[in-house]
Amino acid sequence: MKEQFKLDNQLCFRLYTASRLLTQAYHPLLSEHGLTYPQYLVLMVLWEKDAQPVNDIAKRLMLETNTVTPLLKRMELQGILIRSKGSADARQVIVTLTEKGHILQNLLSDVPMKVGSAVICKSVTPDTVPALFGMLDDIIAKLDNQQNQNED
Amino acid sequence: MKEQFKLDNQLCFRLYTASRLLTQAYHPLLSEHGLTYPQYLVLMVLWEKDAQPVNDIAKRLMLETNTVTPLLKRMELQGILIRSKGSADARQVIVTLTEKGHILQNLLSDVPMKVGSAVICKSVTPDTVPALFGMLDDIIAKLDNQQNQNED
DNA sequence: TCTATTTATATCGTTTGCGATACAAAAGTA
DNA sequence: TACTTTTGTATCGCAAACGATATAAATAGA
Repeated sequence: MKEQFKLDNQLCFRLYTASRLLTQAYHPLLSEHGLTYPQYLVLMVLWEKDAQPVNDIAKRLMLETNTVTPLLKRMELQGILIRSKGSADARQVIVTLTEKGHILQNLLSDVPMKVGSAVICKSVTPDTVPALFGMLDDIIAKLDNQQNQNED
Repeated sequence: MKEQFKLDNQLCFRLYTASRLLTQAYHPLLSEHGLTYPQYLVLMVLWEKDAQPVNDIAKRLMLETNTVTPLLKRMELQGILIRSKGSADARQVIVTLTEKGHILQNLLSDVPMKVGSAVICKSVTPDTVPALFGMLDDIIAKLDNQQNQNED
């Protein structure tokens, strides 16, 4: 059996598993406030800059609008944000945080620390994290470029 | 705004994005044969060792049986594998590859190389991949341990 | 100006992923 | 043996993801 075919040699399986398990680590901290991890990502984007069109949020998260639109609708139902027609461009839908959406930033202030401490281990420390971030960023940039090229 | 809250400082978002984009890189190669990435993972498990109970496949992929069961049913419908009652333990369902499932190993033999070459970049090379694997494996092991402890 | 194309969102259908729960077979216990 | 607990799978419901497609508004071109 070819070595390349072994699960243990697959980068994608590691990323897939690490991503799932780390997302699960967020779950108890977020579900306490009725949130999912992708919803938490949307909140982080809007905390950085409020009142963004759907497209900007999708681009920031590198997701498609057909993923983000239903997600935003669910968050609107929860009263976390408001979706309103853009005034300059009537096609756009501008997403704005409500009071509840802003308050969540305080309620969730300990989440990054708690999850961060859960992943610290022998080979992943404040010293090595920058190298890990660099590799993941490079992978993401490479794959993103290739996708954009295929679209032309 | 707290630095910890910035999307750019989040490990989980990087893993989540890298995992999604890399899975998308598999898509054209797999859909050609009617497969999805999780189905490809199941195949890799069964190519390593055929005729395994559902539980062993789920454990190997670190997924729950309620995820794996429907996945296996779809693959059975496609004629890739067979689910049969275990003889020793009647609760078990043993999953066995069909001829088609074995043939797929040859049809997909160039997938690892193609996807592998798609992620090679400045900071991710044959020299640095072992370090990356080590860090991801440590993160996975740490999170897996914490989950198992919470269950007791 | 009128039409063609692009852009911003949304809808639809399918597959995952997972928490909660159900259920039957096996194992343990009194 | 009768009863309890554990184990292996499965069902259900919901929230992502995403390919394919639709729709209206804006833009470009003739």
